[in-house]
Amino acid sequence: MLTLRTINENPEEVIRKLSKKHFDGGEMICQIIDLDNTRRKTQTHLDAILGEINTISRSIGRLMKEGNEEEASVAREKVRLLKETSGELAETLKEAEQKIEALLVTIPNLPHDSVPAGRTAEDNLVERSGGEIPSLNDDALPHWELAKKYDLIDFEWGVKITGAGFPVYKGRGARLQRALINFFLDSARDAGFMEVQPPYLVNGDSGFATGQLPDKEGQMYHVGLDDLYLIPTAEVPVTNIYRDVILDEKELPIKNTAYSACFRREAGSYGKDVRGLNRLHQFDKVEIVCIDKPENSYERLDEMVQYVQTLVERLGLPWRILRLCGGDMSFTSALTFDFEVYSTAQKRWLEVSSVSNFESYQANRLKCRYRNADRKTEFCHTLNGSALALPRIMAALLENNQTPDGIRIPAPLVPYCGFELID
RNA sequence: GGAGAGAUGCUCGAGUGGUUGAAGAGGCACGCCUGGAAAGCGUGUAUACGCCAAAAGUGUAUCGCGGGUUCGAAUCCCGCUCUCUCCGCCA
Repeated sequence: MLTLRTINENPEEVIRKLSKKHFDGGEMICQIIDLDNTRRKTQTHLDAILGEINTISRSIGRLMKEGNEEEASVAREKVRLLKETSGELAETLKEAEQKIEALLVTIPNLPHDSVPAGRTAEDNLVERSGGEIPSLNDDALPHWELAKKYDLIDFEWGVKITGAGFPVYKGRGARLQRALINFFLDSARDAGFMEVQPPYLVNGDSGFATGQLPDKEGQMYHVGLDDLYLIPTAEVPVTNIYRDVILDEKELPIKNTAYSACFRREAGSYGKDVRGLNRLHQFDKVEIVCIDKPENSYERLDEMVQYVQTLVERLGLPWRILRLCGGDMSFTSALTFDFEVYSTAQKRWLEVSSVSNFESYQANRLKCRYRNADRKTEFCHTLNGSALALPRIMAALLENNQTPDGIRIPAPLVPYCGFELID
């Protein structure tokens, strides 16, 4: 969430930037500033009274020791009166703080100046692109047909076991999945990321800190008996490692990577976009998470984007990078680049990665700080990106690499799966 | 799942109602000492919020979390969470 300082220092700019995300924050910002004034005034008053109570209480201790019972009981009465006032003030203060918090969590992050104006995915800017879109025969098949033809994925098994959106990979399909995971993890390690294996269930505090709660509560699976959430992305557990932490400057940048299964309810999704592997309730993803000093975070973002680009290039997929417009960005992001690969048989671009800088928005919720050169604490900037999400990569690989002889496996993956062709 | 013990600062650890934000030790940082280092000596070493133009300073809160008793709580009472030990069960 935004810091009170940001809002207080330049409310007009905050409102202007929010409007780029098509968020009308004028009224809320005014309310917050009013509430904050109340909060400060109340605290000043309250602290003075509590101070007085403390002083008198100490004097009572002294008087008791001296045996001066009379003066002690006068002081006691004084404290009693002060406590009535302090109780009311404490109530006012708490109320103001809660209202501020309630408003703050509903305000999205401010977009970076380089974010293009726009409302929908149509308005995203193509940053750059590469790879070649192969020309396939007219009888080229979409990946769900290929999966059946070569016996790689069984959607029906998944439906029986669990429900729609939970495919079962089998045989060479399963091996290809495993190969992709290992390829992505090894590549990330070579690029300087430390691998971690996080839990797949998280508590409510973690969900709140990375921004899934309260706004996206309905998108996560919830285990009611234990009040835990299935992770929608490894971003949640991996970023939460750094919740309530003050990092030393020397520890930065932190660069972590994690493979995890991801679970999303995808409530409200339907239609042909969800066919096959296009949208699933459970899927695999390798995530990269960075934490750095504010002045370095955009350099870090570039590095992450560059890294993801090498992955799609090495897989030989036609790709493009989009700079998301204000209207298409996530709630918590300041700047996001999406990666898409072209699915030749479906004749459409598929999103396979989203790389974002959250600046201090997440860090403020996480209370993730670092000690700067002046030994002062300051919020870190957090970033993350998919590197990469498997299902659509799998879809694109199957479709783009189909030949009359079978499906060719890109060279970098061959050592990982142990076969060159699916036939 | 059953029984017991515990949770204090960067770490260890003292502290059962009254200047205790917290003894002591270690670590770390800086300084002195040294040709350099070690040892030794000295100083410093939590976070958040408020006041102050700002620094200096100062006030408040925080000893797992939340409530309560009291003029006053790390210390007493209640609830919760977590950790450890033993037993049981188990991949």
